Amino acid sequence: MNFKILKKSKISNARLGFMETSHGVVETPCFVPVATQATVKTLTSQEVEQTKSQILIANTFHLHLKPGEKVVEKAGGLHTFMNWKKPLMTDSGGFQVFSLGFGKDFGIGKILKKREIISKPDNRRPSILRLTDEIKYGTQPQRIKIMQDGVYFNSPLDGEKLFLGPKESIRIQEQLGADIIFTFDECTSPIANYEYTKKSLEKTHQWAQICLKAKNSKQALYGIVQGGKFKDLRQESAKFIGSLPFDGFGIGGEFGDDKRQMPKMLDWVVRELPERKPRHLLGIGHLEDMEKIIKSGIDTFDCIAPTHYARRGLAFTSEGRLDLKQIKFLKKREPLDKGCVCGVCLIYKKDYICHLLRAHEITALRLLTFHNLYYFNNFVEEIRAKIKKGEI
RNA sequence: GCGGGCGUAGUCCAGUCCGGUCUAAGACGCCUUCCUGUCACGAAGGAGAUCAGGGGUUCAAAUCCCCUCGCCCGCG
Repeated sequence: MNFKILKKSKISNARLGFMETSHGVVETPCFVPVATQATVKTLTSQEVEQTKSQILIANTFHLHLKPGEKVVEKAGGLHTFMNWKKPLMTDSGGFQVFSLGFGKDFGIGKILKKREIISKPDNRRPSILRLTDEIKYGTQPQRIKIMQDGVYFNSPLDGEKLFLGPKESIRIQEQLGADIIFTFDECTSPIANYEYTKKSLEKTHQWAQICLKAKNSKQALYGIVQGGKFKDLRQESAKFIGSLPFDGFGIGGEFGDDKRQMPKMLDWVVRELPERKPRHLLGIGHLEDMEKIIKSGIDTFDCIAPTHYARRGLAFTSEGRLDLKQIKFLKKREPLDKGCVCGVCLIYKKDYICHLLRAHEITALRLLTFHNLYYFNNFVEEIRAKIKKGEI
């Protein structure tokens, strides 16, 4: 893979570039839609192309379980298997160490913002997470076991013990055959304490080196920076991972209790990473985050928001998130977004999509997924234009 | 007209036989919040009921009795 920087902003760390892969070029900054199980849920690959999507990210853990990397390899690799001719990434399974582990135990995601609400004494709502909850070094999640050389999962399919470590992840990712692959890491939880995060980081760093050695393909391998909300750990991680001969860098993990701290944390990391290599921010990318993270120097980023929320009946628009399930939209004979020229907004109206949602018709989810993806991609396209004009 | 059945939130319905634990349960729908390297159809809260109406029995009635109204079925 070849990464070229076309322009660097004079007023921020934003940059304009393109990544050349054997499956075509990705203009950056770029939003990466999530195709966990080798599909952007509800859409065909051709439809995804029509949403201005340039590259997708699939998941090693999920594809290993179903259908298994051998099936994909025999089909000729992920691109052929899912009939997607543009570039692809695969996530390593490192996020599942968190999401199926402590994430499940405490019912939390990688960005914490509920803590203040949950901890209110008058809040009678029973919650799994308490203000005092903290993950200390030495504790293990209930459902999985994090060992020195990898992680034991219980297969959600048949409960069978399943081991995934750096070598296994790279082997699977090689068989899947995406253009860009990631090192196997442990995504730490926002409630992990300093010692836990530090020890976890050491392991993630070891795994990164193992991944580097294990790789035996021409795929681009990104090393992942961890370190949680702790400045010295983030810097240490960025320095260490940045010093290794990766083709690019992923920035993973949590960003504290307050999302507003995220740009600051990204700055800690980006400053330590090699200028000429691409940076991917893992799993972050709500519309309100985009300009900030791009200004911090992020080139690509993936997020489930447009597709996930589409299946919850939500549309992203210039007026904010709209819950199209609400009965009031049955009376709105207008497109999801006034200014949107996506294939859905040109021909479908809110009343119809509202009706489909209320009738539990899956076409509603398809239409919203299409619109949301287009909206996100178009949003980033506009940011690219702003960088070009020197406005960002 | 006669005989039988039924009437409980917007909808479907549990509870009625054997009255008290019913300040009436559930499902769907509605409203709110939440869901950032995924989890199609999710999570958590909330609002909503003169138990058809009236009378009676009883310490106590959605529940038992009587009348009225409405709906359904059968017979004429």
